[in-house]
Amino acid sequence: MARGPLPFDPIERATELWSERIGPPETMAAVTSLMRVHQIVLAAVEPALRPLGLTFARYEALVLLSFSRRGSLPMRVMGERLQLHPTSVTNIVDRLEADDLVQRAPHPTDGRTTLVAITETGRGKLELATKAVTDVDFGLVGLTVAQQRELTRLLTHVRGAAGDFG
Amino acid sequence: MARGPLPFDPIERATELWSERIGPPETMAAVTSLMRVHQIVLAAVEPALRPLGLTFARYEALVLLSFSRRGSLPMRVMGERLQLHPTSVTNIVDRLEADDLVQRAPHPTDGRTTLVAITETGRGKLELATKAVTDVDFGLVGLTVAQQRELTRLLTHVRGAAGDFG
DNA sequence: CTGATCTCAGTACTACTGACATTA
DNA sequence: CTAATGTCAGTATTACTGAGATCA
Repeated sequence: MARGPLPFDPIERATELWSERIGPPETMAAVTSLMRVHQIVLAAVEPALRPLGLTFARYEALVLLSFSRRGSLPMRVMGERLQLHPTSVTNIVDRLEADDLVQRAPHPTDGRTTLVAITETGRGKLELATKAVTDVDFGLVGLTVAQQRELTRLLTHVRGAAGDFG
Repeated sequence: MARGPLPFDPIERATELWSERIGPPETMAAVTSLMRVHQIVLAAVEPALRPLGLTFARYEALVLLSFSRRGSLPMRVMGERLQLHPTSVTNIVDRLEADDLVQRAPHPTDGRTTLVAITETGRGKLELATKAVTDVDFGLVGLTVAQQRELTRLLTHVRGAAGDFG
């Protein structure tokens, strides 16, 4: 990544030029801001998790498993919930399993399905990781709780319109 | 990526469980929503740009150059504005130059600096690319213009607090 | 000499395609 | 036989580290 703050807001400047030369700038401004905040969040969260040997994607997988009723889910369901490509699920579970944070097991009745279960080691690591990411506020600084709720509300509109759920 | 819509909102469910077991869920909910909308935007924009041989990162670089006064910027400044690692700038400019969309030139007075200029071919490609991404609304569906502005406003708070500008 | 700019080699991570084995 | 599930090999993209060349 690159260095310190600019003396002006580059997205604001781009918004003006886009408006003059191209058209309504609102969507571009929102998307550009979104991409940048995504970078900010990752820049805070990834270093917080690195000492634990986790990436954010692997952390999300552990959270998902820990929130499941039996502590285990089929690979396919993990991909569905986390919106991951099947081969990415394989990759992420491979790495988690290599660190003994999850364990693969055959499905009791469906021989095609592989269940992934979080281990006790995994639950311990998850607790440390959750402390690490909440200690840096997930990188989402500068917002009140009410503003965080409003942000979630707006993003949920997008997810709904994009067919994420419902 | 994975398939169709879930019958419920997985982030809403995660919010409830996080609240019961871990603590205030607002930040987690906002960040998880953000990561997901980031996926949605890329899932719309990347396929729109692929026929043109562009990624979103390369598209952003072209926009930046086209908005500059002389149509050219030093590599370092590109990295600063786009928040890219120096080696990522090298990589992206390499690819754009291979397609004759930009051209490297030595800086007239500072021998360390390399200027990157958008070519006429680059401007033509950029026009097509802008039409492609705006035709799919950058993937940011389901929001009114007022909501897009509100989203930008909230994200700008985060960028400011993270030291992006100012 | 110090510091800035850029490049190169190599690694890590995730996304994706296509092919394939296994099983419902 | 058809469809679903998961894996493997290989490719693409970007982020990052460390080293090094060039120049102010």
